[in-house]
Amino acid sequence: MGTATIRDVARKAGVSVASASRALNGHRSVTPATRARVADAARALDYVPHLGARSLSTQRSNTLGVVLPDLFGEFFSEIIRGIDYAAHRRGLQILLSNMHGDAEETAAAIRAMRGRVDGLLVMSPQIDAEALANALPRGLPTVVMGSRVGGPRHTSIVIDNYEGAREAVSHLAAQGCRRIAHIAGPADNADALERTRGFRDAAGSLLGDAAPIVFAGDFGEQAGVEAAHAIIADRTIDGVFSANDMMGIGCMVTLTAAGLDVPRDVAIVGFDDVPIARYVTPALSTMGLGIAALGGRAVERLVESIEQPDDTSAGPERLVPQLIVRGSSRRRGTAE
Amino acid sequence: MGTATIRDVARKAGVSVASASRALNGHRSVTPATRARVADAARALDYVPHLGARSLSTQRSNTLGVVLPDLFGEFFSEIIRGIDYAAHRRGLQILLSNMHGDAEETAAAIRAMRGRVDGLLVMSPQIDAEALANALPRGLPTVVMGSRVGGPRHTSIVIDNYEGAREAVSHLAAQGCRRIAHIAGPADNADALERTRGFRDAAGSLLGDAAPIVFAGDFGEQAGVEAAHAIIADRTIDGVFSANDMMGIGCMVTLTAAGLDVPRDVAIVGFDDVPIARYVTPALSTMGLGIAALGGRAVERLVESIEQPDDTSAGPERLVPQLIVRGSSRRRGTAE
DNA sequence: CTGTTAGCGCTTTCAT
DNA sequence: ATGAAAGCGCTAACAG
Repeated sequence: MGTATIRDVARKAGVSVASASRALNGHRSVTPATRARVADAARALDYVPHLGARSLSTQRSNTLGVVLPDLFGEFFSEIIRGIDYAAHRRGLQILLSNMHGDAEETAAAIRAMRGRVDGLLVMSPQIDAEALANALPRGLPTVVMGSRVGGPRHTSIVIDNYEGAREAVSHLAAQGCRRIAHIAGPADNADALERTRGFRDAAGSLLGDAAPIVFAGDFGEQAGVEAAHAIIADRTIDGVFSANDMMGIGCMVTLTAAGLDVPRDVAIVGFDDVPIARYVTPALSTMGLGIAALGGRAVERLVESIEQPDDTSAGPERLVPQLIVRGSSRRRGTAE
Repeated sequence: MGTATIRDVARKAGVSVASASRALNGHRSVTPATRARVADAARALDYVPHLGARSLSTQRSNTLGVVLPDLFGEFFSEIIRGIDYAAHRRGLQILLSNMHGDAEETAAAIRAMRGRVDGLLVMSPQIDAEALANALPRGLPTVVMGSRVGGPRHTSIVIDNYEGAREAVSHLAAQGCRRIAHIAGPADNADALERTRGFRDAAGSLLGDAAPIVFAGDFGEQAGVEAAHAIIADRTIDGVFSANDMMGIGCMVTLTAAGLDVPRDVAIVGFDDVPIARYVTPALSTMGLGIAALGGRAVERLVESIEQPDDTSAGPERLVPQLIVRGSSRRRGTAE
């Protein structure tokens, strides 16, 4: 039946449920004889422990809750891969909630994890940090990727989008770009806003461009395509810093199709280093986050936090994106 | 504290836990007055129901267990996306177990879902169908993607890899390829074996090639690179059917880098239609599965099976991959 | 070493 | 309409 309970096992083995439980869980204080009889009974009944019941009793679920926003495929799979791998090697399961909606829905998703997880991994760039902090269960160990949150059991890993953006622009300038445009991300996305801010500052200080060109975007490929049309019409832009890779790719493809040469006519740098970036022609230069590594690191911190309930130290961790130079922006024989 | 229980709420509202429960769950037999008092108490205490406890009591977790093999990123994210989307709109959560190991580990992962999920979604190509069938919990509604399994509560969605392979080869032949090679997948992967079988049969019947060339592979990009070297050395091969897209891409890139023209010198068709296929140059022709759709369909069937415990009908469902012609194999002005 | 007894937090008869 | 009590399946004191 597959539905045998520990009581059935105990009965069949002729012992109490307590002994059965001990035997099954490998407690030392069980006579080899009983242990064997319980094991036999369990096997005979095809017994599988009911983990839900066990968690209720032990206050431990060996499960990590993961709440992610509606991510683009590449980014999503990478971060999940990192999380999953790290969790898996620690014998932890993943309860996943991918968000397609607003802040309220996110809050609901977080609540729905109550009593089913030992800790929470949240990534929610579009929700403002304060709303997020309020939605987080007070007592539950949580690691937020993206926004910076504080609180007793809550910590965060933040990406230094501002610095990354500055470095991207600086690289383009070093490649000889004199007029650099930016394709921005969603207006309600914290990461995107920081990247845009970094761009503006860098364009100002490096190129003396007080009012640099910024195209609106939404992280989707199509936004890059549209920016490309504007760039083609403009004829003066010779560099593009895109707030993420997909828009950069859309832009590059369109530029190339129109007969422009990337990087000679227009050099392009993206952000994220999604796997696709390496496969387009030319390969896309980008600010690499080590997405999978980020997910894995988040799990590590979460596990630490779960295992040391009193350790209140551990401030936010800062991740600085690394410039990865590829064909889309390499004009001179830059080694890397 | 975020740790208030229903008892706390009941006490604060001055009612019994039973009434609190009824009020919280919107049962009709509760006086508006009590309902309000309970609601107030809950809000004041920041009460969040403990879903683990609720499932134990109701025998319902509103959670779907998902067990996947170690998939390549693109494929993985697509299938999860499909599953997640379908589950999400039904208010179901996903308990994820990504497998990195062998059959025994897969069986363990499946067992670990006991008592935490209402149904199981399993994809496990490398494990043989029989072992898989044995590992599945008897009573739990399950949908297997890939292998064909039977049993009372178990059903499956299978991909017609054989037909897909035949169609790919047929297309290459129609494009004028006379000597078509195949890059095979892992020897322990059921899907891969079927694709290879389809290739052999088609090569035999369409080209009269009794001993067609088959390169060993493992679904990784590098295997495609190696096959490409052999193809370059061979000088007679003018068509390639790769058992998946990534190997096809690795092959194509290497061929192109060596100065060969794809599709003129060598035409290539892959399998899966991962998102990257559209972004390489030329874009990769492939046998499209509608990966996300597959995941979504699997959820649908699983939900049906969960909600109709007695409906034993529903045999395996067959999915036929569709040929998607792109630049890597279009030699003549084929419309599509 | 083993059995008895309480729970974990919630839902649900069964009375009242 | 409400409360008392039983129970979901398991673990963990506490005695013996």
